[in-house]
Amino acid sequence: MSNQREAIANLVVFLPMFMGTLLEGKRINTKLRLNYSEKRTLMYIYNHGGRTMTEYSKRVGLARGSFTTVADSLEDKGLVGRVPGADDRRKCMLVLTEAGKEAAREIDSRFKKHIAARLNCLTEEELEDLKNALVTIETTREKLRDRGN
Amino acid sequence: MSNQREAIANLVVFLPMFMGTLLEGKRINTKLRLNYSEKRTLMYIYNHGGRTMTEYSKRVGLARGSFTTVADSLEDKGLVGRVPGADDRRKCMLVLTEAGKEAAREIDSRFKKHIAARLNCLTEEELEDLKNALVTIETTREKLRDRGN
DNA sequence: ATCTAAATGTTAGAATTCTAATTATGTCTA
DNA sequence: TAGACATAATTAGAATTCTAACATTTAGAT
Repeated sequence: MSNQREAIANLVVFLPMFMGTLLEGKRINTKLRLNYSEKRTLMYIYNHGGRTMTEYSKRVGLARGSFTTVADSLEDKGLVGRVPGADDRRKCMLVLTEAGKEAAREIDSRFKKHIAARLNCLTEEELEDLKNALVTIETTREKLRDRGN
Repeated sequence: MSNQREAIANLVVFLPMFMGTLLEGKRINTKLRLNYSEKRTLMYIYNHGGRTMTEYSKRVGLARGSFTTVADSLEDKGLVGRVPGADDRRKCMLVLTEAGKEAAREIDSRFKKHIAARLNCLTEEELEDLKNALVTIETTREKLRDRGN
């Protein structure tokens, strides 16, 4: 029914606010001065290593041009390295250095602690509901991506 | 259980990607050259009129300083007006002009059409699940906000 | 083999957003 | 009332991100 879709459109608008509410409060600052995109990039490479610039830019949600800046900065800080593609010389993989892996682990740990603290005021049942909702959204994202359009 | 919270922290990361997947594709461009923040602001004022700059800046997800720029731009384009607060002269309300209301209606309509089209590949059951998930998230956001921290 | 079109990463300049300081107003306490 | 402090909006300059154009490389068609 079209009603369903309109309701979804109205609800989607709140997702950025939800993110804001969840992240608000203390910043996750390491000694390195990493901005939000740099942290997201480190985390994503940590979990899905050895992909291309374009791939990572999509995942982090940046335009390719912007992502070049982020990769440059991370490389300058000694956290990632560029590896030229073997099969396709246009491509360029990003890999974490040892320092990069350590930074990623620390960011991950702090992020989880922060989220856990923010969720303190929810009951077990509410946590369960929230988790299921997030799973549904992630599943939907995959469907939208795979079924193309 | 702490497991639940860690799972949530891992899932939350996908929300921006979901937004990206949903919004990707054609831009919603009116004759006016409005950026994303300007559109969000118009929509929010349209649905919740007569609030203050700070209130809107939070809703739109911008720093107060950044929001001043957005309000200036919308005012220059004749879409909103600033109304000095009656009780508190520090405050400043934003209201839509007639042109602003018309622009908001058009943006709303195009946004809904765009979302509906993107959701075309989902079944009715999947739509229902997605809607329920979004409702749960919005409910959770309100709880987090109200129960403070 | 050659031509055309597409994909990858980069660059440059503009647009957007952030942080911190500033001004003006309001609130609270002594 | 005076003083100290908090809040609302703005400003200025830096940081981040975007868009469009570019060079290089690859893929596909003829």
